[in-house]
Amino acid sequence: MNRIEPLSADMFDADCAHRMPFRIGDKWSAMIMRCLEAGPRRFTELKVPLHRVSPKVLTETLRAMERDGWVTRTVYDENPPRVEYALTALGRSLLDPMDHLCAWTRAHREEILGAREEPAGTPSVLRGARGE
Amino acid sequence: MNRIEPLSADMFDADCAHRMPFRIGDKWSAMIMRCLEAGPRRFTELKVPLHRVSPKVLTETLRAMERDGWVTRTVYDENPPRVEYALTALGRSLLDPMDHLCAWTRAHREEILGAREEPAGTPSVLRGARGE
DNA sequence: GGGGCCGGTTCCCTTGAAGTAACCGGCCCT
DNA sequence: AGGGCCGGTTACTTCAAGGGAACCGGCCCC
Repeated sequence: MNRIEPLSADMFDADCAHRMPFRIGDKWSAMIMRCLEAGPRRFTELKVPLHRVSPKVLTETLRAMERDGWVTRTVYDENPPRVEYALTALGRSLLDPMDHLCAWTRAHREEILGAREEPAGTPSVLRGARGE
Repeated sequence: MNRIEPLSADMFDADCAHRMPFRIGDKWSAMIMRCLEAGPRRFTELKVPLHRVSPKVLTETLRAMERDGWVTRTVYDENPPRVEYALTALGRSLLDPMDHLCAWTRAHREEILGAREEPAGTPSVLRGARGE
């Protein structure tokens, strides 16, 4: 088995992840999927890029993903304990629509950010249309 | 302007909309987008397929979508008042990734529903791996 | 025996999204 | 004068997701 790159701590900065108007599963699922994209990861390994996730929430999320058939949980009977999470085929197939979402977000980034910056009181279009 | 089909009251049954593991914007945004796909709609018209939405939430959602540049709100100065909501080009471009999501959901429907039905206590895979 | 690593669990609290119910103003019609 | 249509608004409540802090058991090492 060839070496797998460690996950970078700033994998999810306030960019693609933040303010993305989409959501896959719950708050952390999409990020976890990206973490598992390159290969199986263990619990503590996942905590690195997911700075702000508490172990409770991470467990909950992983359990939900397991229940939905997106990931597998493999316990190795070693010491200290080792648990690995990996994408299933179903989970992996989900990366495809996710990529489309990311592509859309990347393509319309400026437009999205711009829309929110417009002068607060931008009036709704109003038309006198009596004789329409 | 040619006639536009009225929205069916059972447009969103417990199928594509319900239990879909994706979310576009907030709870109702994706459904609203589908409602606007064929052309502009007015407030009361939107309420028909969105059975359970309260006027408050519908207003909130539409305002948020307007703020994000997904829809326009056009007030016609008539009586009784008429307000029409329509997709912007940006909003319309969002339908494309949404279609991918829907296609994925349709393709993996059985698999998704199946995963949750498995015997509750399905054990995690466990491997003795001392000599790995 | 004290501390650390690992993969969690438990309890409690906060937050924000969403739901419920009631009401509103303008104008038309009867 | 009363009622209805339209597109909302306002105030109150509910509920689940998420976050924080603390603790746990097993085994190893010092």
